[in-house]
Amino acid sequence: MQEDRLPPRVTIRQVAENAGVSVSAVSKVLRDAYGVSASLRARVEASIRELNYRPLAAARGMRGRTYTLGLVLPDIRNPFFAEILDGVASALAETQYQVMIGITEPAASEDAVIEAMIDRQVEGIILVGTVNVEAVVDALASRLPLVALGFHAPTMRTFDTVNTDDQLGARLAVRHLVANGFLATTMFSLDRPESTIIAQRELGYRREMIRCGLSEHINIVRVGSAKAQIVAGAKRVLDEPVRPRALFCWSDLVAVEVLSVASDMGLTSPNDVAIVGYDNSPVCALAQNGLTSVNQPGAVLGQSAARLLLERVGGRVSAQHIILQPKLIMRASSAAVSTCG
Amino acid sequence: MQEDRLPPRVTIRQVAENAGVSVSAVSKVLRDAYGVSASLRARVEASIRELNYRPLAAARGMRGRTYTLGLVLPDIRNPFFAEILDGVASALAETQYQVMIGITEPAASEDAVIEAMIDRQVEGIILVGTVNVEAVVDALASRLPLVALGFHAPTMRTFDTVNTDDQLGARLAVRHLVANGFLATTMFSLDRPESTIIAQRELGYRREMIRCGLSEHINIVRVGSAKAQIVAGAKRVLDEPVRPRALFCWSDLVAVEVLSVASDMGLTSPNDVAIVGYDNSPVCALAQNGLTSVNQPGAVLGQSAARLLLERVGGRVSAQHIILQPKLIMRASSAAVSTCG
DNA sequence: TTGTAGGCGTTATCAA
DNA sequence: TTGATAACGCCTACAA
Repeated sequence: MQEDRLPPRVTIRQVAENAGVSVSAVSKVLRDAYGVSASLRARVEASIRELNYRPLAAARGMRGRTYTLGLVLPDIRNPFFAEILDGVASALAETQYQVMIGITEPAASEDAVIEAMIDRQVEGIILVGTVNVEAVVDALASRLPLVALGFHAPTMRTFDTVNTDDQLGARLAVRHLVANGFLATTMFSLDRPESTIIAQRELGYRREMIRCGLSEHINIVRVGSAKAQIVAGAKRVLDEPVRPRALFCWSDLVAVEVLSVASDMGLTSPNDVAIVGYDNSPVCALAQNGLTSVNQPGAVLGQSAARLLLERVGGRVSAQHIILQPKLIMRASSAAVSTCG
Repeated sequence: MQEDRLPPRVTIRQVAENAGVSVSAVSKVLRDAYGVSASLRARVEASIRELNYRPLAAARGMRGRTYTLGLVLPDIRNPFFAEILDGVASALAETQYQVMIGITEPAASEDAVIEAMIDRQVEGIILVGTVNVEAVVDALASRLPLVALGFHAPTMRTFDTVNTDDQLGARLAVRHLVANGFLATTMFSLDRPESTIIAQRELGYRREMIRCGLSEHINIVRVGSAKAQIVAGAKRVLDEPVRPRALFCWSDLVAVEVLSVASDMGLTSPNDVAIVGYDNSPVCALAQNGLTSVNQPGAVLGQSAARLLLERVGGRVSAQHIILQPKLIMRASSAAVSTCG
């Protein structure tokens, strides 16, 4: 530690002395509390500016407030999460709240990140794509205000959820592929049984395939999220004796890998295999990908989650479960082909 | 606030009572301080486990220690920063330290993020790709231990730096292009004059072009980091009366956009225009990109920065400036073409 | 409307 | 080797 060599921090006491008022007066101004005259407020604010005073978070924490909210993200590499972060940050911009970001992959476990945040007294927490089950999230929600984003739990009362309609997203993808003549669609899914998101997308895929009279073509391939697994899985699927006519991928990151593997195998999209991704991330629009994808309004999701969390921190105890609508964005990778079947 | 409905936190006092020892004894065990007998330590540790005690960060902060380090990242969308984060996290995994992540784009200014971290008493800070100038970083470093990653300041004594040799990286790119017969290389650079990284890359580009006797082909196009600007810039460059034979892009994110624009214009790489990126991010390896790129060891950079910061927090005051070597990873986008000139 | 005083949980000094 | 206790900066009853 070399704290002693640093300029000591300006305290509320010095602000008060400098302004010729009491400490509590300054505190009230800081917290917008009742019973402060305009002239006193002006004097205090001038003093704060003059001394460049900033409240110490730890001292506030000792009294219960930290003005900090936690945002737990699973994977910094997926640009979809960047949009969520943007949404959260924009919703908090007008408030006194700061967001504390925690990334769970690959160095830290989600639980460790959450506990570290609780140690730092975040006043509430947004869990994005949690790997925990309902009961665990429920227990956590009893400890502090909580919003789960990307986690379907419509019956839970202890926390709020924000999602897109993942079942519908999958249905849109299948419907689109069928409309363009691609009947034998395989779903390239994620090997994480506890994900309610994935479960909903798989359900939507199955249901829409059945609705279209394509039950005999239903085929779900579940693969882990590591790059090597994705590549191996893609090779396997594209090498099958009867190659699927289309692939519906649970994420754009998977879809672009599939495009790459297909290209390496001398296959082109959509001529040899049509491809649809999920998230509509920036890579989809690149000409070399031209990837049809299910769009999720990431920024709106993040904004909504932050708004709900602020409400909960403010005292709301009833649950809210928001479901936004996904939208299919069509591009070349699934365009109708004249000679398809 | 609904704190009052929550189970009150286990304090060090309860741990002490439960173990039948004094508060200071527990504190000493927690901090690995001198003068603790093995038996006392054992009793305390058992009590801690039994009550599931965790120290409150705010209370520690009141006494000066927070065991928290700040990591300021400019842009969550660039996967290169994810590698840095991995490196930092892995270097801190063995320690008591937690990393507090702050993202500056687009919602918050870098200064605001830094101040928020100081309010929370981070014991040190890693600045990645700061937009501040030397004097500002210097002033900040006088307030707390600081390591700048992606910022060339070899003469500064108040903080450490960790970089790759960006001048060399650019030279490698040019040398490779020239060796493969691409002589008229334009550099697609970033419109941010204060970036020492960019300055070094531009310098390397210039010097190597001169060394190869290609001074008359030197051409640097500077474009902002927004997608629209990149696309417009790429169109402009590729539409020039005499199109450059190759493009050296300051970042992979720019390079893949350039590939996209080229494709839209009916140009292919490397036949019509060779392309080299920077960072060797995961997108480079995709077959549809096949992007030659300058590799930076992101995880090692992050690890080194974290190690240096821990040393500074531990009391080191002399400066260290680490420079790692970049490496060119060759792929299709700059492969030699028989009919080139 | 303004001021006083006590306490939040931890660390570190000093005494036993 | 252990334990008692005074801070740290802020918030908030309560008093004036």
